[in-house]
Amino acid sequence: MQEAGTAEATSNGTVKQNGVVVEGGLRDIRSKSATPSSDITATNLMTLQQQQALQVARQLLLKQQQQQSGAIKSPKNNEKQPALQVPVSVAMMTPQVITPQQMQQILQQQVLSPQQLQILLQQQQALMLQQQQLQDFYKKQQESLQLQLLQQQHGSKQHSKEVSAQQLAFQQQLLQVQQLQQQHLLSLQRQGLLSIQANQNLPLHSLAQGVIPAELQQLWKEVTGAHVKEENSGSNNGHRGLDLSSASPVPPKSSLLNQHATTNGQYSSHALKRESSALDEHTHHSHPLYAHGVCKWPGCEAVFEDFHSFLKHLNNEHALDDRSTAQCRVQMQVVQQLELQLAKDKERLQAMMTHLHVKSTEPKPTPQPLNLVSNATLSKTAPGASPPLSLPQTPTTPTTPLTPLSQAHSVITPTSLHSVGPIRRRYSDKYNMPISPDIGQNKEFYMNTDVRPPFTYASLIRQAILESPEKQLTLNEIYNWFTRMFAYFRRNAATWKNAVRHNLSLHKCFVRVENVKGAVWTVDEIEFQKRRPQKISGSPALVKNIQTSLGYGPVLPASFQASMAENSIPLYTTASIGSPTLNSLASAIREEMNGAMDHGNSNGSDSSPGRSPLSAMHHISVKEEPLDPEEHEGPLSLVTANHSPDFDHHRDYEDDHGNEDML
DNA sequence: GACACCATAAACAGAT
DNA sequence: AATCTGTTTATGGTGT
Repeated sequence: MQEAGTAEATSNGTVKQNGVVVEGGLRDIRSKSATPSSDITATNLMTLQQQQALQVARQLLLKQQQQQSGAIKSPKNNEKQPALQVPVSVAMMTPQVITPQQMQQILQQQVLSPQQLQILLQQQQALMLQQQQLQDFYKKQQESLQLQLLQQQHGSKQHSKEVSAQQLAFQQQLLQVQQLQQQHLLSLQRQGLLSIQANQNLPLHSLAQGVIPAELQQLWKEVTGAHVKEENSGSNNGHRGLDLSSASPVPPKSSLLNQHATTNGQYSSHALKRESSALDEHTHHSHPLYAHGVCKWPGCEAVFEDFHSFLKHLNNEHALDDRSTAQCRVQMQVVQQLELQLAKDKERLQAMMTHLHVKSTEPKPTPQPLNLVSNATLSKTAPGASPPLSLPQTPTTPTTPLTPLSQAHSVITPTSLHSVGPIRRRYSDKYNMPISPDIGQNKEFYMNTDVRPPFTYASLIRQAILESPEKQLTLNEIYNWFTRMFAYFRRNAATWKNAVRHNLSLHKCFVRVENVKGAVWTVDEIEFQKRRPQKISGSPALVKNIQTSLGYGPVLPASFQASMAENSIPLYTTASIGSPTLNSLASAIREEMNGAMDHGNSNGSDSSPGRSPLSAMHHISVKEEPLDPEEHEGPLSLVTANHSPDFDHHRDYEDDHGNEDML
């Protein structure tokens, strides 16, 4: 929500001046209060018990929904959402589907890529379906329960059995939904939609929360409590026979709080083994289902004075019957889910470790870049991919080696063999959000959707120019590119065209070149990639290192640098050749690399490999002479291409307006 | 709070 | 004269 707020605020000016309508105010949609379904007046304890269980189930589901949607909409405020007593009816009737307004909002915030949104929508819809089914099930169950209660006022064994069957079915259903939600949750996490907080959870914790949270355990007890306790009362604790409708402050409850093995008795067979085995050496007999004097059978938690009582209980109460079988099935599902999750997390961990290790050590080509290139998703940072335009570096992404030196030579444009300057980006993270895994799709998306692209004018202009065959465009052609590529720029022309002109003039990286047919604009890649070393200003050496070719600058001869740049090109060129969307791909690659360098800059430590072959591919113009000695080191500024160097548009104020001492 | 970056608006001038 | 192109300044929002 924080982000939403800022994005909204940012666009407010736009709204005011452009007429761009940004849907706002989807805050706190969920936090409406309502009356809990407390109108249950059944006199029968059994009914109360069932109602209670149902309510708990609903609230549990609702909580999870809120957790999810809350994470999506306002990760930072997640913890602020109290576990509110939400109206059951409202909760069940209000599937957590993202409204068009919310979607628009999210889009405006550039939090999600279009693909992510699509997936999210689908998942939301699936979830909604499941919940509706569950809701129907609830209703049916309630109806039948009440019917039965009316017919069998005195509660017979048969009744118990039917209820039990229904409870089991309910448990199954609930578990399915739980799992579905967990998958959804995980999916969201994978897509980075959930807060870091959520991701910070240790795998087992998140699992426990997602699959078998304490609430579920509670629910389980509520649902199964009737007979279990009934049965227990018969065999062990007769004094608890009437303790059906209350929260039953019995020992099992309290034990539930202090042992993780207990809170998730269904998932923690390993933990149980460890825990119990350790303890058993001293006091208890060893049994996975017995710990701390409590039966660990899912939903049981009967307390026993000694192990033999437990064994007796186990044989009697958890013998092979329908209920036990069903519970066992459920437990199997739980375990499967956990194993699946564990495998996924292991995989992720492995990938993370590999990723970090490789990047932090060797600046050589990694499978990742290659992979990404082959997939046309060029993002070395995110597992996902990148948009066709300027891209993203994620804050967490170290710079990857982007200069494969051993690639075979291939198609290189005449203008391509040039230096690689330090890549510097000026975007805030907001503009560097990875927005899509598929370049083509993103392109389509922005072409057809009236959503503001998450890129600065400068990067867009640059993109437009670089996509052109000649790497140069007239102002009008730039305009056309904007309108062609982005639906968003098909209106409010006066505003954004002014902005384009403003940017062209303002930024040194855009060089106006007089042509036969007028003036065209080109990109000075070095200038574009420059960025004031804000975060590393305290370290001149570092700055220098960054500003020169990855530290090669001051050390290596120009020829070597050029060679490196040249050698680095083929990979990307080849990659782009293989892609149906040549230009986009190449551009994305370039952008991607820029992003990498950008990160390197901010990081200050790993800027090296990111040298941008891009600049080599597109470097067209360069200032006659460096205005800032520290910015142009050696050969890097010598690159010239297909334009005459006679221009005198030195716009020094690009780096910051403070530079402009024109007054 | 200072600073950097960006977007937007607008004034202005020269060219077409 | 109107429009386009380009430059410059001012202002405000946002993030660091």
